[in-house]
Amino acid sequence: MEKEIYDYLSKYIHVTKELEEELGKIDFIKRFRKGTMLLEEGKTSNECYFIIKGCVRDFYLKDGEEKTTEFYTEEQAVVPSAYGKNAASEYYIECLEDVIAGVGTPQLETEIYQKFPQVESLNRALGDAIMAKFQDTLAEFKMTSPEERYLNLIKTRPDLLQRVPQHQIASFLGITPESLSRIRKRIIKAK
Amino acid sequence: MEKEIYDYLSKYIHVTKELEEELGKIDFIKRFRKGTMLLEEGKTSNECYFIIKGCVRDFYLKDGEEKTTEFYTEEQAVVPSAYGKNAASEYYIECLEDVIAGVGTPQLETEIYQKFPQVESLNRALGDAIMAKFQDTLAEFKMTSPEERYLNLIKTRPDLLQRVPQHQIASFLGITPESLSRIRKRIIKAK
DNA sequence: CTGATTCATTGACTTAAGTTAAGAAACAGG
DNA sequence: CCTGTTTCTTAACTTAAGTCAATGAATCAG
Repeated sequence: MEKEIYDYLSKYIHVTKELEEELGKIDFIKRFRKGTMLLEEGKTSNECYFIIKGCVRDFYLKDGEEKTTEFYTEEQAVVPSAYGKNAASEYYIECLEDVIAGVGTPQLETEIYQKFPQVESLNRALGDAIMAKFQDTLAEFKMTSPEERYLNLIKTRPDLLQRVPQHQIASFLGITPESLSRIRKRIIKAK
Repeated sequence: MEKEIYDYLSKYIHVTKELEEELGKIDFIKRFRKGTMLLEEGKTSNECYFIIKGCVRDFYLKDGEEKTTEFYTEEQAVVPSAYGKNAASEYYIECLEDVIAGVGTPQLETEIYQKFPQVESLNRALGDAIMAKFQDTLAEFKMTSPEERYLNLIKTRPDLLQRVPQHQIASFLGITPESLSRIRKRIIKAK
């Protein structure tokens, strides 16, 4: 099951025999059942995840309502804001499907980085890319209507619409389930 | 004028004599006149900025309209998404006031980090903090109404309302200038 | 299999944002 | 000081999102 990690790393760096062996030695691949909370509000976080298979979401509880703010699927990294910080998390992280993921801890990271500095460089570069994507997403949010955001989602992450309940998509788009339902109707009619 | 940089760094790390001298040697403080474009759409970016004095904004051009997505003021870092990446910028960065800023380049960063690794660690930590803030801001955007966002802005960055044109605040909040004007009226009436 | 819950849709209604247009106020440059 | 521009506000109107309530479909647990 480490194959996916190996494939992923290979896209960006040359995975040496030593690194491959090292990764094989460490037992950091875990499975989580659908419904598992990887993190809860108020708790601290000492784990980050690299999704090999499955789907995960972040959500806040606001006025008793669940507000979904992010979905993570195959080949995405889930790094809680509170990760390694001894700070209370403001949100939950829930497995929407059975999940297979690589699990990282600050200790494990330090260990790997010391032996394989190229992994740290890669991680930094990926972090920068994630940051740039956040900035883009925020800009998109400020500049577009809910309908445009939904159309954009269809283009960029069509898989989500198949595997995630619609009311969670709605709050991910920042609207109510009723509004999303009407937007879908409007789009179908327009075609 | 390096004093501000020194004061800022001191908040987070011990600034040794050597580091202080080194910073004094390098001439990386620059001034920019109000109206200067620090970066334009389509251009690449080899500079990042640390604002010592003044105010700067990011904006996109969409359908001929300027869409302001971020403001930066004293003690904030402006790191274009395209910084050091040889990629074309999707947005502009403009000085809204006369600006005094520390200017960083990838070369200068490498140089400093080699001599003073603690600066690199600090930078990484600050990067993480900025990332967490982005995530928060995006979540806030999805969960709140324009009016709530405006009220929140009054609390968190009251200075902006004094130094920045209102129509730029409006697009920063993701709404039209007319809407913001009405929101303000509503709030005043409610008091 | 069945009753209960969750989910998506729809309708009626309210509220607020977008749009267009116009005018007043503030500001900048010559 | 005057003039043209930018900025902000207001109004009338349109459009769409929020809210509340009801219904049917799908899903889940016992």
